[in-house]
Amino acid sequence: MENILAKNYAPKEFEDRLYESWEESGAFGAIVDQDKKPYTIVMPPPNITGQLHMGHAFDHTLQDVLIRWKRMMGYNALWIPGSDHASIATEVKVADKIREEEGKTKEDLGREEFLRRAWEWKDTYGGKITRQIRRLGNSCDWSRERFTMDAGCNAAVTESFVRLYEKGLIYRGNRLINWCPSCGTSLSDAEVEHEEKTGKYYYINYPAVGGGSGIVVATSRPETMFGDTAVAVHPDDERYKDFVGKKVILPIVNIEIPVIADEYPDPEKGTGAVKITPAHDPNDFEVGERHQLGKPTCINLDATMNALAGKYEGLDRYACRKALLKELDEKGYLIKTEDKEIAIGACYRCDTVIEPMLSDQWFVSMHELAEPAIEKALSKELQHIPDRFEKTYLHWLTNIRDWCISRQLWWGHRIPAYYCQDCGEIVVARVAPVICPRCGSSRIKQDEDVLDTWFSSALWPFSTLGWPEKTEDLDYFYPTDVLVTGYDIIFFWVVRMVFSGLEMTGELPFKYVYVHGLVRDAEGRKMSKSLGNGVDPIEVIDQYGADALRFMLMTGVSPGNDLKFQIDKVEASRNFANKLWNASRFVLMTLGDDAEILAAMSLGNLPMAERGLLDEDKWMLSQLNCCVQEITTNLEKFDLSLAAQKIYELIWNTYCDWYIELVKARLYGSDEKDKAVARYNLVIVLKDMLKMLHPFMPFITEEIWSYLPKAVSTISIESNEAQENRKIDFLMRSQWPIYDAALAFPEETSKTELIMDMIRAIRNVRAEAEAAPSKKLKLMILSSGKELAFIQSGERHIKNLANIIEISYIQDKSQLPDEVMSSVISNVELFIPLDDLLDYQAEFERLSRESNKMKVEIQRIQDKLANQGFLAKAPAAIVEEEKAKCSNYEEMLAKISERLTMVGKKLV
RNA sequence: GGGAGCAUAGCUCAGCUGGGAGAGCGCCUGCCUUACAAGCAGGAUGUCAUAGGUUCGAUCCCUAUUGUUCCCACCA
Repeated sequence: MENILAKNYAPKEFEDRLYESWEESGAFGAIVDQDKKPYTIVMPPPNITGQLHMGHAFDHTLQDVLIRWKRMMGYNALWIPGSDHASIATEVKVADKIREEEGKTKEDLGREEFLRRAWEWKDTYGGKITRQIRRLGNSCDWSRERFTMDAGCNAAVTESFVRLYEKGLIYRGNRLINWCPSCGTSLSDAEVEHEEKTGKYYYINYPAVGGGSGIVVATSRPETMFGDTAVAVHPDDERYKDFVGKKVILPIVNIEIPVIADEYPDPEKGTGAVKITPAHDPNDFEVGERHQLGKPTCINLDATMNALAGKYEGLDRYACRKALLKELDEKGYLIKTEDKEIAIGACYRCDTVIEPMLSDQWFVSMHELAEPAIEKALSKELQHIPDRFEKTYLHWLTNIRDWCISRQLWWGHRIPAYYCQDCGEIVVARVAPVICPRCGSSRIKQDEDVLDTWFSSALWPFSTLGWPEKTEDLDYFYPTDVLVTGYDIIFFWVVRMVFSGLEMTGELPFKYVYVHGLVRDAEGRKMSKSLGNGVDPIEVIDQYGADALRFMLMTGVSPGNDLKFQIDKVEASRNFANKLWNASRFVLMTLGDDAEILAAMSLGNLPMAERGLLDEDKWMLSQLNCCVQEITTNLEKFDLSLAAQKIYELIWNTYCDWYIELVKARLYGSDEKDKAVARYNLVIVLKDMLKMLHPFMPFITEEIWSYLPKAVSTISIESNEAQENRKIDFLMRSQWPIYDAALAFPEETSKTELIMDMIRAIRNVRAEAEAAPSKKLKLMILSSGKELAFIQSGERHIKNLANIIEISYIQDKSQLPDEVMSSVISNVELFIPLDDLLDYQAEFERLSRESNKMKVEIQRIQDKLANQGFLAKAPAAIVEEEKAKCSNYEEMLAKISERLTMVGKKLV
């Protein structure tokens, strides 16, 4: 019995084994083949900082479903895995580790040693993550695995930097940047998180030079006053007209600063007068530029005050604020204090409040690069799914400012800029210069800084395929097809890949951006380390299997929306897997011995009409066929959740609940021909269902597939003789089912569905009458015409599934015994004699409910049909449909009423 | 300050271009029926946030309102 599945569904026993055999056999690999169409996805590279979280599981499952489906559709599907060095995040982690374990700072170790430690970290955690990715079942091509700091990516980064520099799109400038005092580096605008907080406005008087009333300015950051170079007022502000051109005194330090007129101050806000601190505020910086003011810095890189602050030198900026306010208050300069909501920028890595700081940094000039990226979205060459995210994308690009790309860190791509120590010449080059091209000096030093980690991520779709080399892979697999990512990194990553791709390769890096939501905990909170509410996907896999986790993540979600992680849902998915497992076990058990299997499978060689399929077989086939079409369409539209729902219903509700039950009698019967047909159809339907479920639940489907008799994988249900011509292989490499118009069987479908309706009606009556399920009942049927013929051909199903021992047909109700329960479905009346079991009161109530339900429906339709507008304007087909329904319901109501009257009489 | 999403059964959510409201979980009743109790059969439950509008017809389209979540933003 080696071809029968184990008794219990135990994913642990096969998931890892299957993954290994897939990987070893090269099933994940894509080889350039000009005869096949490529389908490419690059995996958003997880950071090497930690481990896989639920968000990765979600993101990866979406991609794996697409990749596995496209692969089965005959595409040359390539999914490139990799990981990201995550410059700042990793550097912080490594530095923390060194501090905790050795009590040393990174400066203690020095750059070289620190980088050695960072690489160690990468080897440890990078490896851990790739193992976790494997456990999810991701079918990525490991032979192409990349790292953002491997040789190829390094070359791409250098090439990209040099090209942009040569085009004048990268420049070095002394500008105001976001400085994180804790991480000790500059940050891009995207890396600053803004938060509204309750702060205070301080009104401070700046006395006029030579006495008289001064000017009161309002500020939320009094400690920056040491860097003030002016007080600005609006030119039209009458209150301050006389001050313009004169000077006021900066309190405490007693420095005279000018009062200037500028459009920037809003007379309606605060006092209408603004202190100008060009070195610590972006707006003030611009005012300073317009008026040629100095830009003195008063805060150090570690957020302490510098010498400009006089006696406050060395104090932390907030400690200084506190002390300064006290002194200002004591000396009468502090006029008043006011509560106010203030937007504060914080570092996205360490949450420290950002300090705007004047600094020499490298920038990417954005406007020229953003333009084509905007156009591609407007022209729909780049499509967002769902499309509302296009707004986010466009908003960011149209309001973009130059991108600060240099970071005062060690872990990352060192900037390919070289400075001559003698003449100060700056050389940006692909290869480090040996001598200065201007003065010939050999005293050349490379820039100490590294690049923003997102600079290399921006190149990911093509750097992973070999760019800047003109590789075969790049030529064939690029541009990629779809990028799958969360909405939280559209700014960081998506926009930058788009403009980088357009600039470097002249092409969009992908056609579609599939944007998904975040995985939240059961209460809807973001999963985070600090809350401790994160659920480890690996633990879930250990307990329920990867298939259950994947299926849970793929169902009940709509594109772009967040997903709450609930273990109940994982359990439900696991139960579904178990259901499929058992159904498959049943099918395999009933297949018989080799000769019987062969006999059954040989039916596949016959034309459809000669296979001896019965009504229920054809019904099942047409259900399957509809599903093939629907699921394929859903996947094409990126409605993965709907596709998953459809296959779930097909397997559980259609195949397990009905088809297997309908077919059991034949399997247990003695008619060998009948049995063979049932076996044949059961297994070929199972085969196609496994295929359609495979992208969602790759492990269990592959495992079951491996137990199917060899003969099964080579036969086809397609109506023609064009059958799959291939040897048995992995399910993951099999061909996706194709919709076949010849597999629609409307006659057999309505026949089977009538029988099913009758079975449901009988079960209902039985339950209402509280007749034991084991009690065999008799059934009398009053019907005529087409329905009568249908019923007669389905008698055995009614007997088997509704536990009926005898069916008789009557011409009119005079033939009925007294004690009988009844049910009506269109043009069929069912009567079940119940003798002692009949409870007239309950029967009366049940019929009343039925009757009322019917009346409501009829009323609704009649209202509709009485509406002249409806008759005149609604499509004819709809009107006809409504009319047909109405007469059907009316007939049913008449029959129910008749019964009701009879039962009513008994009650009296 | 600007923008977006969400509001549907007790809970979590589906509902594809407007034409009789769905699933899972939970709940009630009855079942260990030879694939499956991780199961089977039957059942109950919704002014589809509110108010208008468009339409023959609105959970679906438009407007406003309320509640809620999120994103963006250099206004002291």
